[in-house]
This record gives sequence, C-alpha cells and structure tokens, in this order.
Amino acid sequence: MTTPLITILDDEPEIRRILTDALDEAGFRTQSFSRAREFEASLKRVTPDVCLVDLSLPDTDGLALVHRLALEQGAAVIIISGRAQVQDRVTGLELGADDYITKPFDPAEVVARVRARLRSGPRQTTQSGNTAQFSGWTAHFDRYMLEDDKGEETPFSHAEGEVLRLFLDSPKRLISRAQMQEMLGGAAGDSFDRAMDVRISRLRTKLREDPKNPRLIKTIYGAGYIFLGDVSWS
Amino acid sequence: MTTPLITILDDEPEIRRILTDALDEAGFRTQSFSRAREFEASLKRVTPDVCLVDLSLPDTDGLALVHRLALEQGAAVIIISGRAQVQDRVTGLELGADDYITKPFDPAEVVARVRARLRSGPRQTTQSGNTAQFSGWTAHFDRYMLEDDKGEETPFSHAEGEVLRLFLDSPKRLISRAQMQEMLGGAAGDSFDRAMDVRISRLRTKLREDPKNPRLIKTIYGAGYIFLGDVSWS
DNA sequence: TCCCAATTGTTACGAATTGTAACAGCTCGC
DNA sequence: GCGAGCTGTTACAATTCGTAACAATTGGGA
Repeated sequence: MTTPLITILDDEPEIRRILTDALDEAGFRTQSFSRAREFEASLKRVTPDVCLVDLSLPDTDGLALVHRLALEQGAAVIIISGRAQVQDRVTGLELGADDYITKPFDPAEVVARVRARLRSGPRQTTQSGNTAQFSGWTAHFDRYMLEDDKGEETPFSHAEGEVLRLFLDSPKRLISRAQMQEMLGGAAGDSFDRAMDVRISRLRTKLREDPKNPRLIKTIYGAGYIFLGDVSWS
Repeated sequence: MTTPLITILDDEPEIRRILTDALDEAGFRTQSFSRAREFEASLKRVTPDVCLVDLSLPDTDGLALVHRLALEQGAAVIIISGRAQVQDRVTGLELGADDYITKPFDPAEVVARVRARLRSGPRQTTQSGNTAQFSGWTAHFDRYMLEDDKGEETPFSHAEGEVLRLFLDSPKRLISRAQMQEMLGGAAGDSFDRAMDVRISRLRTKLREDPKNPRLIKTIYGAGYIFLGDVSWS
C-alpha cells in the first residue's frame, strides 16, 4: 500500500500550514485547498484516504459538502470547525462525518485521529443512506433505480438522482433554487436555472406525478420547491 | 442486520444510566458493566459492535484493556474519560481506540459518535489476496481466470484484469474516468479514454452483462463507473 | 525468418444523457 | 381580468458513452 493521502480544505492559510506540517511529519502525503471548487475538482483525479474539512468556507456550504463527500467518496471525513456547540457536532456527525474536531486544536491530536480513521479501513458505502422509501416508492441510489409499490423498477440518471437525493434529504422543507444550484455544484450561471427546471420535470414524470396536481414535488411560486412525503432511509 | 449492540464499561452508576438511556432511546441494544472482569467474560458469549470504555477503572488498567480490545475484537472502541489532556487523547487513540470523548459529555454527541463508528463498518483486516468472490463469480488473479458459479472458467487478459481489480478494490464506490486513467498508468491523452471504454466493454461481456441493463458495472453518465456486488477477497 | 494467434489500442458510428432554446401555461399584483 | 415575470414542457444540439470493425503490437513455434 502506498502512503495515505490526506487532503485539507480550509480557507485560513495558517491552519493549512499547521496541518500540512504535522501530517507531513507524521509521514503522510498531503494536499491542501482553500476553496471547495478546487478541492472538488481534484477529487476527479485522486482519491484521498482522509479529508479534513473546515465548515466555514467562503464559496460553499460546508455541511452540504461533507454530506456529498460522505455519500459519494470512499474517504473518511473529519470536520474541523470553530463551532463548538454540541448541536453543531451532532449534526456534522449525523450528516456523515467520521469525526469532529473543534478549533483550537492540537496538531498531535489531529494526527492521532487521522490515524484512527485510517485504521478502520475504507468507508463502507454499502451500509446506510443508499435506499430511501417514500409514498410507495423506493429509491435505490446504489443502483440508480426507482422501485414501484408493485416492485417494478425504472432507472433514473445521475442528474435526476442528485435532485431526488436533495429532496429526500430535506423533506417537507422549502428548497430555494439558489440552494439547489449550490448543492448540485452548479456555477450560478444565468441559464443554469432552466436546466434545474428540466431536471425536476423529468424527475416528476418518472415519479408519475400529475402535472396539474403534483403530490410529491410542489413548486412554490417565486420561492422554490418543497418535497412532501414521509421519507425513511435505510 | 440486527440492531447493533453497544456495551458500556464504567464504574460510575450515574454515567452508566445516562448512556444506557440515551442509547436505548436511539434504538440500540445495550449492555453495561462496572468491572472489567465481567465485561471481558461477556465477550466470550457476545460480540458487541461498539464498546464504550471508561479509562479509570478500579480493577484493571484501562489503556491495556483498550489495546487488547482493539487488537482482538471486531468492535469499535470509544474511550470515555475524565482525563482531557491532549496527551491522554493521543495515547488513547494511538493504542487503537477509534474515538475519545471527555467528561463531561453530552449524551446526544455520544450517540452521534456511536453512529459514526457503526457507519464505518466492522474493523478491516486488510488482506490482499489474489482471489475475489462476487455475485456468483470468482476471479483468480494468479491464473487470469474468471470462474462461473457452475465452475466454468473463462480467461481474462491483463488489461481486463487491471480494470477488474480496480473495481474489486473499491466496490460500490464511484470511480471517475480520471481516476482510472491515473491508476491504470494512462497518460490522459485524448484518445486513451476510448480505450478505457473498450476495456470495460470487453470485461462486461466476459461477465455476461446485459448491455441494456448492466447489474455489476454501472456507468454514471458524466461522472464515471460504479461496481456493485459484494466482494470478498481470499 | 515468417506466420499465426492473442491482445490491445484506434476509429467510426449509433445510442443515451444532459443542457439550451423556444414557447405555452401559470401566478400574483394591480 | 391584464400583463409582467416565473415555471413546465417539448424539441433540438452538444457531449459522453458502447461497441463493432480494423490496425498495430507482441510472442511463440514451425
């Protein structure tokens, strides 16, 4: 096995330097980023073993990023945050982070916690968070399949799945278009919002929504969308 | 899977009560012990998924116990300790603990951290054999042979084996084309990505995949590939 | 050396997906 | 109701992917 790769995502140069130094000295390979965009771009080329992520990033919602990372990547995710409230830690961990370290931290402890994550091996993406049930449907995100109440299956695409997962993660809550674009990694280009509509439209047809009277994905004029339906993940 | 079993080892009754209550309410099975002796005796009969261990025990050295647990058991070990010094935490983690929580703690955070440990699955003893089993197939990398569930064998080539091994090393995880090229030594030349497709195509036919509805190697348009199937190496 | 077979990359074209443009329908303030 | 601005949906274009056919490469044996 090659030496593990640890990535650091933090907008403060000083923090990046401290972490990089400590991890380098511990014998790991490191890569550090100041922006989420660059970080996510790098994930298309390499697979880190552990990701250290600061929640307070200028260019994206840190929690949403953690959630995406935890679901899609095999890497362990450790949140490093200035927010020390218990509630912050709980939500961070519930969203899929493997550990939560509060600032100020001691570099030695960070290294120890990174080692602990490496010991437990690659993350199991098979276990939780890949299947959701709602209103007679079952969404299998591992197989990209949507299952009927009669067991009949129809495939859904990656783009449709992104939207569906977003809805299933926040049911019965208003989701603004801006939020969608943020979470779906879209640069907020002027024309991208039309694409968003199309994605939702196609998703609606796969869910056999009545166009005149949608029961699951309701649109709130001028505000965004809301997903109704009782979701339970398994 | 059955509901996970969490064991608690602490000599203070009040702590035991708080933890038991919180974990019960979260839907876990719990067992609590006040002495290390009883706790270790119980390990001969049951295998917990997560062990919460207090370091300051009257009848044994907590750190040594943690070390033994981490080495021998498949359970995750979370230390709960009154000692909050960085050095304590570092040594606890280095000895094999998966997490370290200091008193006083919030029960909600303990539950969240237990969940995080359960997510990362049972401890891995990383063994790299040269035979893998998945979905009725057996891949013999020493003989370059793919074995049917009926024992029938078909050879696979070196290039096909590279791709197959990459998949079997990271099952149920999205693998981007860029990562593939990286790992398969391909310079990211414009034309190499077609070669990648062809390799996968050939591998798919050897696995007798239905082209319209592949079950093992799924392609995620614009993102990469994902290998489904439960892999076990031997 | 020459030939043959197996492997692997390359090319070309068809198929699937996704975003964009265009237009129809809708909502809400007046 | 009316009109300006949102939203839904369809058609189309651009991109990406699958695979069959062909070419280049390799290696072994006559």
